[in-house]
Amino acid sequence: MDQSPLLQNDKQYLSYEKELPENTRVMLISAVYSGENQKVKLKFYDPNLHVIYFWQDKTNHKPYCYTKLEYEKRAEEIAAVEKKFELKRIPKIDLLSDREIQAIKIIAPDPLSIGGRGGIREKLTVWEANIKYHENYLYDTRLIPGSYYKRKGDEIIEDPYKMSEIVQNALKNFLWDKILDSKEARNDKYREYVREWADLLNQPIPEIKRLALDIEVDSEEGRMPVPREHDRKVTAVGIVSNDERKVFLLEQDKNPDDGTELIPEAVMCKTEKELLEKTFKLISSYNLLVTFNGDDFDLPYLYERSQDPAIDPINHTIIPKEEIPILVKRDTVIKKGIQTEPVQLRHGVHIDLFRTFQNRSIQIYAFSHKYSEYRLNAISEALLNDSKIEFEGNIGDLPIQKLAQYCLKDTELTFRLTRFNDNLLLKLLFVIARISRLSVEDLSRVGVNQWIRGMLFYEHRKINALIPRTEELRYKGEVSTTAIIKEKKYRGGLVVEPTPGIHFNVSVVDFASLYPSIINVHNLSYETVNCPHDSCSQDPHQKIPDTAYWTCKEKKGITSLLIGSLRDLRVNYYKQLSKDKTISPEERQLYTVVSQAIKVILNASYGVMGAEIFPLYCLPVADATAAIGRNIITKTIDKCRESGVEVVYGDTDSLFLRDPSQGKVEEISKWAKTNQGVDLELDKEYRYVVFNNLKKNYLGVLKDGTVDVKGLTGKKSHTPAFIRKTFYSMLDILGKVNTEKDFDTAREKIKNIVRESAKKLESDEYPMEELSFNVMINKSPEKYGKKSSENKRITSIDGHDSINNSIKGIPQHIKAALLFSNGRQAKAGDIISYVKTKTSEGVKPVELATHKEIDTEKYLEAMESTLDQILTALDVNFKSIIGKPRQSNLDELFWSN
DNA sequence: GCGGACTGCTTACCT
DNA sequence: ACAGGTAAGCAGTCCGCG
Repeated sequence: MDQSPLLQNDKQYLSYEKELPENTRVMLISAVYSGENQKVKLKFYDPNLHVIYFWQDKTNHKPYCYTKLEYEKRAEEIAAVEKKFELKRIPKIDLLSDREIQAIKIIAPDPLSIGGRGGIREKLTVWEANIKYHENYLYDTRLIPGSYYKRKGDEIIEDPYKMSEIVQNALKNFLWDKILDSKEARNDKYREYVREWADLLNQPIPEIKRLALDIEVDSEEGRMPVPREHDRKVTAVGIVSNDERKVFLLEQDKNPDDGTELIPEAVMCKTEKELLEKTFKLISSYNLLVTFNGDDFDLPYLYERSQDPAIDPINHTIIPKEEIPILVKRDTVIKKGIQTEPVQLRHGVHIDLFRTFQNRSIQIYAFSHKYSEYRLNAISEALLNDSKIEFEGNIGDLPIQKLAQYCLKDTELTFRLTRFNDNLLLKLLFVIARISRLSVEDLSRVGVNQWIRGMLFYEHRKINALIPRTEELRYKGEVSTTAIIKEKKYRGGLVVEPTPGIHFNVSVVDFASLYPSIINVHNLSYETVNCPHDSCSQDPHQKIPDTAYWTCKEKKGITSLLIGSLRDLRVNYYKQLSKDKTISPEERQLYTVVSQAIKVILNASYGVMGAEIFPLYCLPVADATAAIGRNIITKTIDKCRESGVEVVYGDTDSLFLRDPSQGKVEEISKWAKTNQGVDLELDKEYRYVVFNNLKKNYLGVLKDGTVDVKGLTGKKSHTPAFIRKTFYSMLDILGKVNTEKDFDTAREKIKNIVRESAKKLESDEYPMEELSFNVMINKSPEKYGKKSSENKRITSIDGHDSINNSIKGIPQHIKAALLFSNGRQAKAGDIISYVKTKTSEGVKPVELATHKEIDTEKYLEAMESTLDQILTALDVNFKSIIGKPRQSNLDELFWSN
């Protein structure tokens, strides 16, 4: 067979890959499938020498999937024609029926024979055919990304660091305590799982040297350069790493190398080819590359451009593929209508921060929602308190000094984002890799459902269980509850009606990771809810309250075991270790990160069960979890009442107790543990809490004077800054209130603040920006103004089906966005800043409006509704404070007549 | 033909 | 593309009314 030039080039490049030496401790960082050799290639990182080693699979592992006996005949027919398939009967555990079955393993020479076009997946009902081959390989070989290994001959064997004695003892103690107080822990399996997690998660995380990269491309007004077209010059490449800072600049006629003062980091390149070659060389010398949107722009652009003879104006040569550290995978994907080539680094790992920061779990749990937009500038401002360099006009028209500074700044911001909070992001990613069994490369690009998928799929393989097909999980039963919100599938958490008023000495108690605890204690898993055993379905003790479900008592479910062991480890082990002063600060920090990573996984573990995209989606599990949660909180409220403790509020897993007398919290907590099997902890103590009649809306002052606000409009990000600031100065006053009496002086101070603010508004003293409402648009602007269920068939009263596509109203922030001038287009994810005006649209983008146009009346209304949420608690209201009664239009009419 | 009650849509928040 | 529950503001429709 002829070898294509590409193949030869690739082989040639292979010789630059360093092969994994024997007996060296290395961390597995990723696995990729190499189509040329039809083998998996593993990448390992040497934490001492900071190099990446390669290892190509030497076992005889092959792609495969399964089918069941009922389809055996058909499978044999196919195999008779397509000789590449090999069939084998293999015993497998079928968790849904709790039986051992004979499965037929269909072995193929390459992954495409399974899942490609015309593959077996299209011809037969098969199991486990939607798993990427490199994932399959890792599951079967038990190799876990983020773990340490060494090579012995052709074998890769585990090579973990030894746990310190303190940490080991802490684990023993934890297990011992567990055995004393819970029956699960007496189970050998549970102890085995806890130990395995700890062995895995206590491994140190090396700091990997990394390089951030950002490129600038000459571009015209209003047209973004596209990698596929690669028709514009690469004019600058910024490089920032642990020990380098550079910006490669293209010398052009408009900016000749005439000795102009440039920043010291600048390196001039005569041609684009030279610029690209220098860039590629640097990329190759690092193991971890970080970009912002490099997946869809920087890397494919660099690659495409390197293959364009225009980069060498004299000889018209391109850069040979083997000198390029970027690998373009053959299959192109269509994303948002744009065709992009998926790119991969040949030898190292590439993290695209744009994608990683978009992950909701990362945004919320790793960065506590500090950023809300996914642009480099927005994230940098939120996390680093630094921003991009601003400029006017076209990037192509920037003088070279400015271009250099701009490009370097972007690169530096990208780099610094990975350093934020002591390299939190990277550390977290490596811990999540261990839990999810996914490489950092993979997991930084996918949602949390895939993380949990990885963890559970691995587990199935480990216990030789067949992974069910999604349809099989639908037969687990109908949902048992009705949601409060229509369009939702089942009922969720319970919210207790707040008792309006000001309550002093309120203790807040909450259940420590309630849903994971429920999954653990009540043995919830897709195979244990409505399990096949009569002994369970007939046992009233196994019935889940307020539902038609029962749960299994014969066997512990896999989700329950995994989530349960992780939860207990976090609550009873890692949280303690992270505070243990007898261990080193570095180690403590690792445990803090581990605890955070587990939290992310736990928080999502319940949600994914009710999410269609999750491959093990099982509504009864999610439904049952929430139902038990409501039952537990309701019973606990009853217990509080019996003990004479007043519950003034509660939401899902928390209760607000009004001035509980000595020992009551302990009493209730103990009751919850014995009767419900869950940990009820004292979360915080408020000096006082203010409730109106609204749920998820309150204000509390902690014993130390810290003010906690939840849900109030003044806190919301869309509220104009001047109102928000006024709101927060009112809170400052309230933070200083200690007793009932203090409210009198506080009230007067607050009235002054409000009066002052209203006066400033009416005399146009607030700058325009402070008046803007800031609202995010969540879909592309064209999609507004239509019924969401456009063209959905609606059966009208007379029984006729009609097509309903009537135009609906356009929201204010979209109206404002449509008024943008000079071709500025709003897109999904942008925050629109607009002010309310007296113009016909009623709104205007803030930068286009003047004070004259401001609709002050509307702003007074906004102030009123926002501030009254606090004022009413003080027995005052906005209208009375600003003196003159606000006149309605009718009043005005009346008076003028 | 007008105004209040109501519904639906959208966003931001809470657990 | 993890879940459901709650609030607020706006846009549009329904419905009653000599």
